[in-house]
Amino acid sequence: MPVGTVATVKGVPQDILEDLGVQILLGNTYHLYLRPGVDTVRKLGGLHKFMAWPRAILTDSGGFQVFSLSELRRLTEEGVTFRSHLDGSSHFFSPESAMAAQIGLGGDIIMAFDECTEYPADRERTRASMELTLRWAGRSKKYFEEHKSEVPWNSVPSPQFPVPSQALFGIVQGGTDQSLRKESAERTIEIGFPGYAIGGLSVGEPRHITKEIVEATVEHLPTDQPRYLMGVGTPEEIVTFANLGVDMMDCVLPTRAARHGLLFTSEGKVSIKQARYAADEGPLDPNCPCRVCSRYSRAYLRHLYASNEVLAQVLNTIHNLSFYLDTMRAVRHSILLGRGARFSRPNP
RNA sequence: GCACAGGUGGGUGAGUGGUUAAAGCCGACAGACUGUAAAUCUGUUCCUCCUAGCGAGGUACGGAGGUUCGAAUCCUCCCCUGUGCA
Repeated sequence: MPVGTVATVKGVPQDILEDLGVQILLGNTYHLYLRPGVDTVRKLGGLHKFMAWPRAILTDSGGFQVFSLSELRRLTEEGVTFRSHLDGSSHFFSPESAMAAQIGLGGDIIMAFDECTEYPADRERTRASMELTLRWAGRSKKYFEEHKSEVPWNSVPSPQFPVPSQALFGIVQGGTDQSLRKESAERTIEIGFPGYAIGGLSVGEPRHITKEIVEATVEHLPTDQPRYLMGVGTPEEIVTFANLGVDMMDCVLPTRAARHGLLFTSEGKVSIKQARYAADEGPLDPNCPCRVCSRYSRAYLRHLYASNEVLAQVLNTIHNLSFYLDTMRAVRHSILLGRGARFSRPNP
């Protein structure tokens, strides 16, 4: 799932995202609440219509901002007070208000309001954070069940989601403690959601721990419901996690890295800003069928980057997303063939 | 020809007697980026040597000389650039 925090996947128009085969996008409640505002989006017919995106949307609850904006927030049992990173103004988020905002935005999948536990955190702190997330999960579900019919849905239904089909996913926390992960998973399942996310990872922990915790968490989640690993990963990692049983992932890495000149290819990472590509006539990735690789040279992409041209960001992002989406298509194909998740891709 | 202003490292531009191999910015080079406060951030950027260090030596602020314990900074002459006046 490409990340489109403020109702845009930075640098790439929606029609191209459709061409790339993107099925679902992420949006962020916190950012859209601040600007343009939930009411504005609601009045304009919801997020799908507002951003002209007919396919699925998942909105994150703002739970990650509890972590990433830690210097700008104050946390209590009731909720979190943020100081806006835009203008410093103060805003209160609770499970209830985060649900109200997400229902107002009108995404297809919305997320429970959680506390993304920081790394490192000791067991006591991790448990307290997990318990808070569990209480907030209960409150999120309660509010959602009572108010989901208020969805102001008048946007274009998608083939995958033909009717207003908002689903609230729970989020498992528990830091890097396997027993807490197990407990968090079981108690989140007890509350009951149509899908479950693994949160609190990719927050600075060593990557082998990420994998261990995913492994230790996934096994406690229902196999007949979506399992969503939040915030990962590299192309290699998403294959690994798919193999562990993860169904959905999102990550800013392909888009952010692209804007910073780091491109993922079948031959590994390419830092297109490097001088070695200045006269390189070849395609970025000779095995990639995307519109960037089939049209432009490495030398041109490097030139665009060095010249600080916006087209560099656009093309780089298109390629990285294309590479990620191809990777996941290959994984799905491989799974359908009964071979498990594989990184190998069909010949172009 | 005269009068002002000025010549600093790849560029621009601070610095006007001593922690100055010389700020900052740009450029160049390298690295980071994982539920987006990110078109961002970090490091390196005269040469040589080593025990690789807030190490040793060398060279450097248009040129040549001078003053001084010490000069990019002060003095003399010369060269060059810009502006104005002839």
